[in-house]
Amino acid sequence: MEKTVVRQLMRDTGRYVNKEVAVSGWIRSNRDQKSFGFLTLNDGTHFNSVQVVYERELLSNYQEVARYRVGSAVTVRGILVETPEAKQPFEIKAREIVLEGEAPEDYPIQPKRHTREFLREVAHLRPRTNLFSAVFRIRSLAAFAVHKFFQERGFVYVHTPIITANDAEGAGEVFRVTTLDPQSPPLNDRGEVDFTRDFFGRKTNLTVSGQLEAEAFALAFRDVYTFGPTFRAENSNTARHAAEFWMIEPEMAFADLQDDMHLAEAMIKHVITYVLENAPEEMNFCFRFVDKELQQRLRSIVEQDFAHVTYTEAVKILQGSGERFEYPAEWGSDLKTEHERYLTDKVFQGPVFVTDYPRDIKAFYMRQNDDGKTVAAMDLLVPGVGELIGGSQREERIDLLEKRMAEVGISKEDLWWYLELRKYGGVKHAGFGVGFERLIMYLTGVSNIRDVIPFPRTVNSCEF
RNA sequence: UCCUCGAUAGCUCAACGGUAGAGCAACCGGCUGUUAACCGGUAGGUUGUAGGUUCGAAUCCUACUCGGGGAGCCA
Repeated sequence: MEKTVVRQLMRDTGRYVNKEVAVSGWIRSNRDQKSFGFLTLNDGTHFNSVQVVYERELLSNYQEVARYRVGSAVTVRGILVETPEAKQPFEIKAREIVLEGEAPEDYPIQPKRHTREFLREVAHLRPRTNLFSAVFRIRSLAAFAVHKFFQERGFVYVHTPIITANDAEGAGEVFRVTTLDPQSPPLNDRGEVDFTRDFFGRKTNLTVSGQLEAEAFALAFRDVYTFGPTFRAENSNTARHAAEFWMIEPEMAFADLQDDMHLAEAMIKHVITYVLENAPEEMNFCFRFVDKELQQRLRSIVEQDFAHVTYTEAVKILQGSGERFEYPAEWGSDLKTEHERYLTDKVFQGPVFVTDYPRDIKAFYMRQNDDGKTVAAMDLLVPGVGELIGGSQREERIDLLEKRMAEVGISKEDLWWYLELRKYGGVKHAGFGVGFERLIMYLTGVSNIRDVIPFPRTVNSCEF
């Protein structure tokens, strides 16, 4: 008979009541008694599992079924019956249970609470747990929601290069890409590694941002976005950093910093709303078992307007707060984690855009403000995660851009094409970058980035 | 990279100078509706690695590896 999946049974139970169904899945728990027993079966198509009842007198292999361990794969054929009195809406009374794949007794996932640290060591098996089943389905839906948001607004999806020769942006340490023999690389006259003999004829690395290339496409398509993997070789060991992560980078021509912030706010709200509507079981699990305040927090994000404050005002608020910070806030220095937390948790109690940072602590491409001291930059700070979005209006005035590049030591030759975007029909434009994993952390309440990436890559860790 | 805490049975932890213990999982048995099932029993450990102190080290000291929390950098 034709197999069905649990998602169909859950969504359209009425069609299957008192009829024979066949499902295949993995055993989450098995409780046998003298003449009957219960399997909890999860087939991956729905967050919830189905309960299978098996009886000695109906199954020829009752003895074997009673010993099927957690983690084993089976196919069950039986009658779907409603169980209005019980925890689950329906169950399957088995007529036949076939073992598809045995799980030996050393299967590491037990029907009990495990620590996240342990489950990271078995990252190939952890998607079979409730938490990771929820997190990774939410991740999938959130990715789709991102595309839906931009596509519905006419943004063009650009695949910016993964391998690039551009490491001048200053976004972080890069991973070198090379085919040279590390034991004996070719050397030039000065005894240095001769990268002109490397695969691309020059020094190359994995991308740390698709922004510069996205700007080129924005100045052709007007509204574009990238969404892809990004690599940073920073030796940072925190719950919020990974060496490989996914970044969303929209870029809009004929747009200023205000347009940029409107877009960012609308995007965050859209993704939250979409996931709440399309992953109710998964989100409810997060509300109940991951973070008790998550539901309230997400609801207030969707309903409220995000707060805005300039960097200069923020520093004044921090200085006048009476709060004792480890490092006092000072104009000209970047906000510390403790400052960001105070702003999001105490002052604004929600997401806040901090704008117009001192130009010396921001990237060279950000548009200089008329005060000569600040740039048209914005960071979106959110409770729990910190910096979720960083963006800016880009410097479109070629003379100011060249001057700034000279000041910070970036050669005009390397970024000749970036400068030509200003030379030929350059217009004001703006964009931002969102750390996709940080968005997932924010959505789920999961506090470590390693637990929202299927197989995380961090310093000293590249298993799987 | 810095500060700090930790690493003991498959998992979560206890023992804190005198030679290793519990709960869960596993295995065997019992139980006519369980759903973190329950009840009884069995088995399971050169205490992260390498040195050192000591009559004696899971316990004290040093280094290293890995992990948690915090910081810096950022998304």
